[in-house]
Amino acid sequence: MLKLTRKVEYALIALRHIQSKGDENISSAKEIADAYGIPAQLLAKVLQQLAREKIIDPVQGPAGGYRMKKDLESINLTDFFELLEGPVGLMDCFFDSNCNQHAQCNIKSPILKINDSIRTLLDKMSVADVMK
Amino acid sequence: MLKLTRKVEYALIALRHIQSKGDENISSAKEIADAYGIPAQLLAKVLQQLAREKIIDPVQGPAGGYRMKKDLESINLTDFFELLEGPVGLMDCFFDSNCNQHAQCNIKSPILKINDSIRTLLDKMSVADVMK
DNA sequence: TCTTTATGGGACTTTTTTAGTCCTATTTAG
DNA sequence: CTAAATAGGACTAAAAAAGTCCCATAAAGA
Ligand code: FES
Ligand code: FES
Repeated sequence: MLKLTRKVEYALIALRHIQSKGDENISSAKEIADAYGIPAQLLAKVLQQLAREKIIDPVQGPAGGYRMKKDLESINLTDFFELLEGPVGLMDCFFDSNCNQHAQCNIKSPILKINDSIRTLLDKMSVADVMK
Repeated sequence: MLKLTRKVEYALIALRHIQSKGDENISSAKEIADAYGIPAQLLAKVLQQLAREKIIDPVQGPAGGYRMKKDLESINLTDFFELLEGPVGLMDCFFDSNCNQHAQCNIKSPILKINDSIRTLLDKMSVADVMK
């Protein structure tokens, strides 16, 4: 409950690693996986996703890998999480709205308040903030 | 990711219901389950847990049920969540510390910061706040 | 006193989500 | 040409969450 997924965790680890190597160097999925004990195939997918989202730039071929593309200051955590995991909300009701069974649910709007508070908090933090 | 569990959701629904009935009335698990379309057995367990935690008072026998015991103003959300679901943290590393595979993890302390922010937020809200 | 309806609670099963693997294609430096 | 990298679909395994089953105990009321 209220946990981050490994996907997000791996993405953050990788981004921090890539950033620490500087703009001139490029880091491969395998290199990062080995460095942190992350399953290589899984990390590969996460990096591919980050590349699709234009956060990192892929370089193919041997000696290939990824380098930073987007400024991490410009991505807030809500967007980052949603881009990796889809809609972020404490309950599914907020986006699905197929909550037929609880027609007279008495906590939807109250929970929405907590939800908004958390989103506001995450909105105010950038991915770069997490890496300071 | 970052979701509440149904257990918590059911607990909040039930507490709000019990509170709305006032101190003199008593609400049974079945009554609440029927009213909101919640599986009765499951709700029963949640209510039993709330009773063990002295949040509600059980009344046994026919015409039994539960009535409010603790003032909901006095329970903050962090405590409430943890009492139902155990430690709340974005990653297991914060309590387990058996994170052997990521010996050189580079995001532990940064994530801890987000975690603290969320906890602080939840600390400041009481269960009663959720029901306003 | 018996029956019925409630809570209490262990053990289990099912479902859903998350995590991880496998396999094949494409790109490209050397 | 080959080796090492990204790209990505399909699948399997593991873990977590949700729900069910079953029996025990309590007590109100006929
Ligand atoms: S359970 Fe869906 S709105 Fe409350
Ligand atoms: S993965 Fe456990 S501390 Fe980072």
